[in-house]
Amino acid sequence: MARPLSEEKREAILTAAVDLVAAQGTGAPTAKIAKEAGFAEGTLFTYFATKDDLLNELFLEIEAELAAALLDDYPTDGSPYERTRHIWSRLIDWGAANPAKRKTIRQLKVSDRVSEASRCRASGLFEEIVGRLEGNLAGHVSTEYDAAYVSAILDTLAETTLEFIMRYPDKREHYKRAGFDAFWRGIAR
Amino acid sequence: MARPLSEEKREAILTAAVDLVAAQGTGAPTAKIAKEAGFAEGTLFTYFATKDDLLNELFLEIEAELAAALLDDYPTDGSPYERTRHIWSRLIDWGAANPAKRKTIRQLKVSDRVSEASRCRASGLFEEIVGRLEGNLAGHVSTEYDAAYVSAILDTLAETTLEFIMRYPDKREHYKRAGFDAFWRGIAR
Amino acid sequence: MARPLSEEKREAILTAAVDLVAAQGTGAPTAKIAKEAGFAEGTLFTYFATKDDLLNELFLEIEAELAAALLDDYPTDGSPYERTRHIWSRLIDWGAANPAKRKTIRQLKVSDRVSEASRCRASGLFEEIVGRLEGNLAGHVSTEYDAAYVSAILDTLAETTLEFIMRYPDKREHYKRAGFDAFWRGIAR
Amino acid sequence: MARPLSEEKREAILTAAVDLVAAQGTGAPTAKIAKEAGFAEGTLFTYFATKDDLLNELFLEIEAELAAALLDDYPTDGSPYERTRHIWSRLIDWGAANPAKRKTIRQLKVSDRVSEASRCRASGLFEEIVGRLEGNLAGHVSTEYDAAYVSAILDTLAETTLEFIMRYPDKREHYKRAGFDAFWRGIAR
DNA sequence: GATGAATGAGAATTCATTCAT
DNA sequence: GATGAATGAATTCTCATTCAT
Repeated sequence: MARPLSEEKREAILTAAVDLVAAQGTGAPTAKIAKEAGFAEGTLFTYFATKDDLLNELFLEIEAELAAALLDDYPTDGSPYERTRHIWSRLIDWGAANPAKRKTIRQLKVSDRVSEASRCRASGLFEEIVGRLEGNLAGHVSTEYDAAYVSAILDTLAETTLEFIMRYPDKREHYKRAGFDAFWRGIAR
Repeated sequence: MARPLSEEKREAILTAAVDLVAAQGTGAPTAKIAKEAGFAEGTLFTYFATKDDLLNELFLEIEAELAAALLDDYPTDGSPYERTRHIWSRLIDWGAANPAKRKTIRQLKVSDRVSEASRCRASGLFEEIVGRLEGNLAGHVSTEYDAAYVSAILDTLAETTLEFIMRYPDKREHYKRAGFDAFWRGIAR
Repeated sequence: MARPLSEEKREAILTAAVDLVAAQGTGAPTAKIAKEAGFAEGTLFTYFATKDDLLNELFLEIEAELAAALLDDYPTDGSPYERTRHIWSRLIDWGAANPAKRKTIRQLKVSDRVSEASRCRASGLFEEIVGRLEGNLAGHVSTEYDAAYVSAILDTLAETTLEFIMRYPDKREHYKRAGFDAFWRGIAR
Repeated sequence: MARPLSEEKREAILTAAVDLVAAQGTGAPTAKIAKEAGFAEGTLFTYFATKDDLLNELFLEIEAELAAALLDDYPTDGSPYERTRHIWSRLIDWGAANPAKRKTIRQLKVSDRVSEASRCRASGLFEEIVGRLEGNLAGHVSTEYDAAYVSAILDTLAETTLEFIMRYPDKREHYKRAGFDAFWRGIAR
């Protein structure tokens, strides 16, 4: 059996970790995470051998969730513009709906506790998305931009756009559109 | 005065802090920072009352340096495009030349140890730049984009571009140009 | 429960604290206290959240023990003189038997680490004794002396008497009697 | 020259020490004491080789001042009762006028930083007073009480009385009289 | 499997003292 | 003689991890 322990409890710990890492960074104590999850300190270590393991799995879990969200309900039949917009839309919607997870990812991305291996695996999770993006943009993007760079730009513009959306929630649709416009025009041939 | 508090030593501590915070995050021990700077543990605290003070001052110091770098040698006579490009160019050059400082800023930006007050003061340091940017782009930018958002996009694109430059140093000029193009086209009317 | 917090261990820490605070004052290191109690440094803090908590609880614990000792085996049927003497006798006996606790109490009483709240609660522990003293002395004491002042005099004379007893153990009974005589005569109408 | 350094500055440091030791105990930092006295940290150590020296000299200085105060204006011609009362009166007056010094003495008396030697020398300062007390009381005191014990009782009753005077300043004369009455009657034959 | 007490290696400070200026 | 920066040992407290129950 791959995972004999209760998946439910494992998730409870990861959920608690999201909140605490978002608020306090990777320095958040395992004891607090365990308590927030409703467990005793020691229990955390039956689900994650070390704190670093927890942090790395947390990272991968959120990245996987995000990757899945981006492709959910993907309009295979849509135009390249529509398909690209769909990914952007999901990016913004998921980010707006999960501010703590976004904050946690930002913390983890700058932490040396997340291993190179984890970062690689996380990259892998987005391979399909990058591939689709590449396909969608084939006729639109300038030759200056390779797929990885385009993806990174999309991601970073979404991040910035989300910051403005969090600051001015009333202008959510405005920034969502403006952000995508900047992307679409920016990379255009 | 016996020995005056030397600005030189203060800078030595900040310099050591840059390296260690870049590598280990805000959790880097003050003892290590002091030792790296060539001082005894206690000496750090004659220059910075608390670790939080050190972190906040470090943040402001780097931000101030960056802000100054962006306007250095600013081509007042240039065209709006040239002036904007100049800021972009400085952003990329400073970033490429100071990877540890960039990493440190990223660490500090996600840390709750950097106070709201420090963040405000840091914002203030970029006011003039944002103002000039706004002036430069007056005739170019789409009405969708307010000055703050434009500045944030410029900054985030530079950050992303720098990541690619660090990864592929050979393609520095390529990415530098491509990144600016994306910006200039992206926000265009 | 894994291992329950044991009252026994808590007492061991308090006992160690008595010895060290008596000898070194409230500056006695928690590490030494823990080691003297037979524990690792950190263990102390699972029983007392902070050193101040330890000190305050130590204070209250000793005061409670003393208060209990004074009323132990109290001769309800005795004459007022006998009953008052009984309290004096207990005071002296407890003090002579517990020199370290006496020393510790003296240290704690002059320390600003013992809170006003703790002092109040300690006062409360002696309320019954003060009340009984007042009743016992009703027919004997001069109107000059209120109950609180009488109690304070009894206490301070006992303290002084104990110092002489410690210095000249052979004369214990002599000083014990002489001290009480001074009290009884001193406050007489 | 016995003391080549400025006596004035030495006194300034001792005065500052009184306030700080009264408030914070012997743990009061030398740096704070120096600053309160108007000097730099290091200057303190040209007047007192170590903190322990400062503490011991502080102790002796205050004890000497008190001893002198008790005999000031001593009524050589008065009756034994009057002469004894005079000492009591001085004790109370000095104590009421110098609460910080009293508090400091209490701190120092329980501190292991005041050496046995200092305690002996302090005792010596009161020898004359004890002698006079003995003479005064020759015809009055019960044989139960040796001179040292009588002196200690006088001192401790004064201390207790002063506490009540500080708490109820309106009743100063009442407690001052009542305290002495308790002493005088208490030790009487 | 769950619990949480026990552990001890750090971590940030503090502070008496020294000594270059 | 005065100054106060420099020092590093000592202190309180935290926390990941272990393991007896």
